[in-house]
Amino acid sequence: MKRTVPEKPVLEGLEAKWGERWEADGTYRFDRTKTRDEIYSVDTPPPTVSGHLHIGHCSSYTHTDLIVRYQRMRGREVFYPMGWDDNGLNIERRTQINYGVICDPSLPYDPAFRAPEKPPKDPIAVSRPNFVELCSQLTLELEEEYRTLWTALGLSCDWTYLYRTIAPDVTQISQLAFLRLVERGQAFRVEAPTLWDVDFQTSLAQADLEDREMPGAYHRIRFGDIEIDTTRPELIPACVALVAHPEDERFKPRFGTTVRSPLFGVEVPIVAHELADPEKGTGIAMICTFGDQTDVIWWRDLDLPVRSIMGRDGRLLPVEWDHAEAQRCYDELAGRSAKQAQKRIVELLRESGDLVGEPREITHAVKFWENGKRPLEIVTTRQWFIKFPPKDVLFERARALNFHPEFMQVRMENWIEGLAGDWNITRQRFFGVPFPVWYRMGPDGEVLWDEPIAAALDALPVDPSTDTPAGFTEAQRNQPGGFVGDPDVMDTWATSSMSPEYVSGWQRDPDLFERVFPMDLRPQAHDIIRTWLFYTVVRAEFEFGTLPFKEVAISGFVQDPDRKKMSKSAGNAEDDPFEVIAKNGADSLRYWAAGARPGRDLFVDRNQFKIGRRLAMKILNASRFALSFGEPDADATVTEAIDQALLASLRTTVAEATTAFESYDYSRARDVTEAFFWGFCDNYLELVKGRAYGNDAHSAAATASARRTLEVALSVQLRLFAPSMAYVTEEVWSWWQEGSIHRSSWPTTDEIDASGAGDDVATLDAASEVLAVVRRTKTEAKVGMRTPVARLEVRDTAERVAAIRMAEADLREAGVVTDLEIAEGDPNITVTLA
RNA sequence: GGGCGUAUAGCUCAGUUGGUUAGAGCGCAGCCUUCACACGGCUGAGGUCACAGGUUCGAGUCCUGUUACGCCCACCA
Repeated sequence: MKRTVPEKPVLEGLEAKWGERWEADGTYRFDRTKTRDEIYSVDTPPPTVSGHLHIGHCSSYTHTDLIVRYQRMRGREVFYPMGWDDNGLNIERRTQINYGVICDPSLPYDPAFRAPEKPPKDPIAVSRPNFVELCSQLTLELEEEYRTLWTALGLSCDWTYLYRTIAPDVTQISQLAFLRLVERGQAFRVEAPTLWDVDFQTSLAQADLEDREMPGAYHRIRFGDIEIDTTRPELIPACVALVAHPEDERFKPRFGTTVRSPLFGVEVPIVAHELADPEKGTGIAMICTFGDQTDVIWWRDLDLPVRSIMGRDGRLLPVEWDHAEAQRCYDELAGRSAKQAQKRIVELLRESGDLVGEPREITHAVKFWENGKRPLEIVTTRQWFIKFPPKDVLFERARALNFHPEFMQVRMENWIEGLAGDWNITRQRFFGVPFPVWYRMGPDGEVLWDEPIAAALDALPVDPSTDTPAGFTEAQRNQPGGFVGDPDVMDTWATSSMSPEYVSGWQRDPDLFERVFPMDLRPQAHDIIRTWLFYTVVRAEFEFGTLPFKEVAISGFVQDPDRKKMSKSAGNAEDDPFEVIAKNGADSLRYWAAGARPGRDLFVDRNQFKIGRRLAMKILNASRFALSFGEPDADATVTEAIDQALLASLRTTVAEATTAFESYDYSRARDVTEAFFWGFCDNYLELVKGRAYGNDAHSAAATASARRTLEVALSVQLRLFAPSMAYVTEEVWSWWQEGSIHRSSWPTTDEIDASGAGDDVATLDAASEVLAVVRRTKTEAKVGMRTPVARLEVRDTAERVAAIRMAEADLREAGVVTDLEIAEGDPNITVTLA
């Protein structure tokens, strides 16, 4: 191919130019005629569509793209779809604000409803289907921006496989998988103590929780002659027993007896359980229904009754007591929040003399929903649960996954160890995948929650709030003898845990499924090992008894330059990804991202953007230079020792970069490539430029050798850089090669051997060192590098002398040396300037 | 309470199974308008490898302990 090298290459505009070309040429289009062993499939994490993408997103998605581009060049046909995760609370919040609406599920669907231009002061109540429509509309707008950024960043996904978690086909798969679990008894609906957020009034799963250090206080309370410590005295009316360790001598005689609770006079048994810690508090604790998860365990194990006082809104429920004194006390608490009730009951206890001493302030960890404002409560509700496979099976699966980096695996094992109970997949929200289920209504209008009517599999997806179950008419909705729709939606993870099945075409495109599943790679961040990764493994176990993917590449977080954890919405305007790309080019952003070692956190570093930009410029200029000497003749071979040495060094670099990429260490691959490249520019190019020009001092064969070497070295280096510097390498490739560099083959050591590489690098190293001394002398003399050297004397060992002599002509020209003498002797270099 | 990770130059980090005098980039200082690149290039200064022991001919690297920071998990009365 004829070389067309621009006079003044620039970075500006490369993103637009190549973005369009790649899309038009289908460069990253998946070829689905390939078979499973030829394919590399990626279970891309669909970013949550909730606002703006910040530079942290760019980092982790670039990491995946680096691996993907390497695999593609290695000859694998890459299946790399992109998706948007639209489910969830974030988008509900934004919809409420953006359109000034609020969801009222009791309202009927209004097909004619349009959101007003400007959000009104008082939110308009709309039906769930209307609300979902608005959410969907908003996500479409946001997704446009997401796609624009991903394209500019140069993610090499195949956009024809784009999916949205709210779309009907994903909903269908989610509902189908759910009904299959129900059929096999792996999902079920049961009334049980459930983690509950009192502000959002939804139930939650264990994985949604986080600990927060909160101020609290120990209150010592008298139960007859026994004293207990509690941080939640307001739950005394919910107390059902006191518990101590079975071996605790202090309480052994009391097991089986009862005491009366203060204020309420309820007779509660004293029971034994090994979870009771003799070291904590007074050694004996009260069991309430329910104060925390330990209460649930005790209640279950010891078969205790329920005495429920906590309402779903976080306020104490009205309760009838069997005697007036208890009623009088409780009436002071009913209707109050937990916090207010605590304050009041402490006063009551003090008055009654049941409070021993004063409350002692402490700081302790309290369970919160990760998006919540108030501590969780545990209330008894009816929810859909998924039962987990046995832990030993889960451990086995976790250990069979290849984690990159490896140490992230223990996080999954830790999580499995700590699993308590089943997976609650029910959320009392609106924008999500509805349960494809209705319930019969009895003749008196009571809902028969234990008699679900499942949707027909071929009818999916369904929305039970608008669709009618088979055998009923819509007129029977909410009527005695009729039906009601399931009011809830699924946990967002219940849907996204089916991502490998969904993108692979499970139950939808058997041919595709055969080719890409189980998938090769799951890239994701470490914060969702306990959710997305874990749940995905669970779902594949249930459906197939296999892992959904082989490799898991964990990326770290991005933190602000001042080392604060980057918030989802914030971030300095200067670090806005669009700004960074506009200012420094997408390659500079990719370069920065490629510098993060797998699994480790990365800081936003504007300096790195500049360095990435400089590298991109250097690639343009050095390439232009290397291609400017003219093409080598067809029969030109690498004959000069220094050229052979360069290729020998390059061979090592190729081997290292390949090994690094094979173990998913894109940052090491980038580093060794970059290090080689700067040495190539600083030393090799300087040493051989005269010969490559074809100056008189050199033979035609020597010139041909240099030109051939430059061509080989450039081609190899561009391909090594291609995963990270996707745009600039493509630009240079187009000057002299056919097709996309991203569809070219990854360089191999065999390829370099075939081009005439030598066995050692001695000549290049020795010549570079001599040249460095010449430069230093000129610098110290404060003269330009073109200043001639009158005499250069090199004394070294026989071996080194031989090596340097091989590069004598190049050295003479690069150093502008008039008189060069190389001889054996004590190592020493003398430079005499003219 | 259990576990994982990190600690090397002012800053960000390399340092592969222990092997001469510890590396890079940024920043800093100085120099060079050099005919690929001033959106450059060259050169230089700069380190008690967190601390304390131990193994070894030899330790940034291996072992033990300590400290600090970050994170994960936990039944947190």
